[in-house]
Amino acid sequence: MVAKDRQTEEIIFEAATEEFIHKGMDGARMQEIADRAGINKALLHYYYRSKEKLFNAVFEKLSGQIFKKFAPVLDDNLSFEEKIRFFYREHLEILRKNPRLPAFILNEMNRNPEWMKKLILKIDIPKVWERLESLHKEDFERYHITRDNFPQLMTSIVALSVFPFAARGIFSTILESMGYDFDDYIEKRKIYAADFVINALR
Amino acid sequence: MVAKDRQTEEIIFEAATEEFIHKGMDGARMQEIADRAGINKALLHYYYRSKEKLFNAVFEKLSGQIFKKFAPVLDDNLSFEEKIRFFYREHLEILRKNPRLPAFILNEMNRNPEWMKKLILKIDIPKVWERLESLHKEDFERYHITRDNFPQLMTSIVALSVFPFAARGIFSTILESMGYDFDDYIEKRKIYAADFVINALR
DNA sequence: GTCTATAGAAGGATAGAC
DNA sequence: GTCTATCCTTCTATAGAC
Repeated sequence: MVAKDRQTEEIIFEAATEEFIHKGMDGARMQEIADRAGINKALLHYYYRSKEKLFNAVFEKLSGQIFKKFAPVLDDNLSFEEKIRFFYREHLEILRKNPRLPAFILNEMNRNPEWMKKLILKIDIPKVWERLESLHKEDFERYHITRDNFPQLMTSIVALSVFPFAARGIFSTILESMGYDFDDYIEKRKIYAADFVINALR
Repeated sequence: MVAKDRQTEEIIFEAATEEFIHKGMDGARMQEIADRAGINKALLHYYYRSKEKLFNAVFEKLSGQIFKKFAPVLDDNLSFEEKIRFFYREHLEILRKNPRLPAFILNEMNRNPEWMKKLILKIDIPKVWERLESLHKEDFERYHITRDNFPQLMTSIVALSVFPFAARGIFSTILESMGYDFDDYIEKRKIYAADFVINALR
C-alpha cells in the first residue's frame, strides 16, 4: 500500500498546486482540490492536516523552482553578455511552461511579507554582488556597473522577463488586439530582452 | 443629512479601498471594512448592496487612476525621448504615492480575466500605434521601432516602472540587505530607467 | 487509506427597532 | 441613517464506519 499512499499524496499535491495557482490561498477551496484529485475532503486532512499546511507545501515547492534557476548565473564561466543571453533564453522558457508562476508568487508574497522575508534572506545578497563583481571586473568597469547602480540593473533585468507573465492577462489581450500571439511574443523576447539590456549598458 | 450621508459613504469607500488593496477581494472581510470605517456591517449593505458591488466601485476607481496617466504620452508635443523621461518621472511618482496599486490591479485582473478584457478593449490599441508612429516617424525609423517590435518595446517600458512595485516585498528586502532604501531606489530610477531605455534603442 | 456524515466557525446578508 | 440581533450559506475540520 506504500505505492498507493505515495500516489494519492502526489495526486493531492498536484491538484492543490493547480487550485492554489489559479485562485491563491484565499480563493482556493478544499472541496475544489478534492474534486480535482478525484477524492473527498476528509482525505486531504488525512495527508495534510490543514489547508494552511497544504498551501505551505505547495508554495515551498513552487518558490524554490523560481529561485533555483538563478544559480547558474553565478557559476558558469560565460562572459557577462553571454550570461544575459543565457538568462533570458532559460528563464523565459521556464516561465513559458509555467506562465502563472510569477503572478502566484507575487500575490502570496504580498499576502505574507514576513514569511517571504525569511526566504529572501537565505540568500546572501552582498556576497552575490561581490562574486559577480570579481567575476566580471572588466565588463563592470566598461559598462559602468557599480555597487550603487547594481540593484537598478538587476531589477531591470528581472523585470523584463517576469513582468510580461505577471501582467499576462493585460498583455495577451493587447497583443491579440494587434493581431499578435503571446507565445510568439515570448519566443522573440528571448532575443529582444537580451539585446535591449546589452544595448542599454553600452 | 445629505452632507452626513455623503460623508459616511466616502468613509466607507476609503475604508474599503484600504482593506481591498491590502487583502484583495477574496481576503478582504466586511467586518474589517466596517471596523476601519468605525461603523457596523449592516451599514455597508445599506450603501453598497453587496461585497461584490463595493469591490467593483473601489476597483473601477483605482484602475481608472492607473490608466489615466498614460494619456499625456499621446498628446504632448514632446520628442519621443522627452516622452520617455516624462513618463518615468510622472509614473514612478504616482506609484511611489500608491505603492500597492500595481500588485492589487495585477492580482484582481488575474482573478477575473474576462472582466478586465472589457476594460482593456475600451482602448483602441492599433490606433495608439498609428498615432505614435505618425507623431514620431523619424524617431521610430532611427530607433528601428516597427509595428512588430512595438509591443516588445512598450511592455519593456512599462515593466521597468511597474515591476519594482509589483515585487516590492522582494525588492525592498534585497535593497535593505545591501544597505539601500526603496524610496531612494525609486527616486533614482526616474532617471535610470529613462536612460536605460534610450540607450537600449540606439 | 478512504469514505459518509456532521460538527463548528466564519462571513455575507437581512429584518426590524430606533 | 444607523444599530442590534440573527439568519443562512459556505467552508474548514473532525468523528467514526468500513
